[in-house]
Amino acid sequence: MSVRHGLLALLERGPRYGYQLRAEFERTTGGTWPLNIGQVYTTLARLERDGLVRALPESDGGQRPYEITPAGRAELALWFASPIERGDRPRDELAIKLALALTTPGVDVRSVVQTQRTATMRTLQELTRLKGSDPGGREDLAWRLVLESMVFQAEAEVRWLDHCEASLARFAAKSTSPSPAAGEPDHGPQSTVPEPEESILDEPTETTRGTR
Amino acid sequence: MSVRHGLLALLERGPRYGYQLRAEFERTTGGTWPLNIGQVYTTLARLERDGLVRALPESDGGQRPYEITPAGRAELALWFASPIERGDRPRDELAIKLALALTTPGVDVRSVVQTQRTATMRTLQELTRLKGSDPGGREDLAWRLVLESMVFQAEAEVRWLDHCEASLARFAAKSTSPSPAAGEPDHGPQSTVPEPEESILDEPTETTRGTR
DNA sequence: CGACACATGTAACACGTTACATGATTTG
DNA sequence: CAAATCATGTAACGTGTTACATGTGTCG
Repeated sequence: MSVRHGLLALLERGPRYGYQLRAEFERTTGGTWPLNIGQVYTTLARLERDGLVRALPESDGGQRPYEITPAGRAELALWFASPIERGDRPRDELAIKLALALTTPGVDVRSVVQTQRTATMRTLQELTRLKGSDPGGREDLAWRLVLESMVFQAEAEVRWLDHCEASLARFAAKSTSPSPAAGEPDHGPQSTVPEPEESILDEPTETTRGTR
Repeated sequence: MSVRHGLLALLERGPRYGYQLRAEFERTTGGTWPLNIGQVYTTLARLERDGLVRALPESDGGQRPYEITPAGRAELALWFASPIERGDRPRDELAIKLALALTTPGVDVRSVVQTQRTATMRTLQELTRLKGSDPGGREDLAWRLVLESMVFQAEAEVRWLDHCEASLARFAAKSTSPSPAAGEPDHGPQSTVPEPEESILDEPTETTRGTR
């Protein structure tokens, strides 16, 4: 719902038409997130259908501006007032990938981790490079924060990858013979067996963090 | 593309049918990400259409298992071998929200930040609570890492929010009194989550890794 | 029997992306 | 004039979600 609400927020500043909205959206995020123009129009159509915006008469230049309605303002206020919940976010593809890599035969998890780490570090360098020219205007503040958001996320990813590597090493050290024989090709029909495996005690290491 | 490749990875272990795939997917991620069953079937249909999986004869119980094809194995290997690029990920709704809040009239950015911070901290506590029961099996390793991935992301988010608040304060101070105060107290009102404000790029020891 | 878990599917919709078609205006 | 930019839209597809329809098997 980010684009939907984003357009609504831009219309709160005053009537805008499609092309203008895209330009303004990309400008406040510093061009980091290019916005598809087709989606602007379809989203505007849906917003109008839902009564959150209203089309204004077409101007001479062929522009078709929209304005926000009271219902739209209410919706926008609600968006700003309520936090974004964890469940609303998409699945993290990287986490899925690593979790599945762990139990997929013939996959070198360590190299998956390393490959990702290299790529993310490259991204990180690119981001810090972008952060170079940086005056202190209010609009620049916006896209600088957006950039830094990506930096923080990327840094967290690298830390997590390092943590994964450490966990993998610890696990490998614990099971001296990596003999669990990967997946069992066996499986009678209709057995969704939970497959209860051995449970080794895990010594609590530095994994107790930031809960306060 | 996460579900598509996820199912492919599960099928690499051996033939599975739809229901089994969902159960297995949710199990390896610890039920953190419930997988819609309808999507499993449509995704399987698309995978079959693309020649990455092949349907096996229906068993007695009415199950319709699929097996991975060589093309599917190739695709999967490619997935594991290539990093997930930044551009492939969706726009961060929170960053958009804050960037737009900055230039939208009548929006109290500080309270938006605070609301989100509270919500994320609650999520963080919930996550660490979930991490309680934790044996050291290989499958448990997977979902523990998934959980910790979310923890790392949430921590990064809180740090970023604190950083935003500090930036806002700095900006407000600059606007009200045009004379830039040189030595301002760096951090915002509260920093419950420790860890660096500095980028890990500043630490030369870390950056030299992984570039093989 | 009836409720529930298992199992497969379809339909409809929201959102996002890419590509294409169509004009108007500006500019080299 | 030709090309680029501005501006609006449509079509098709992928992905994800929700809801519904349809069966079978099991168990109290």
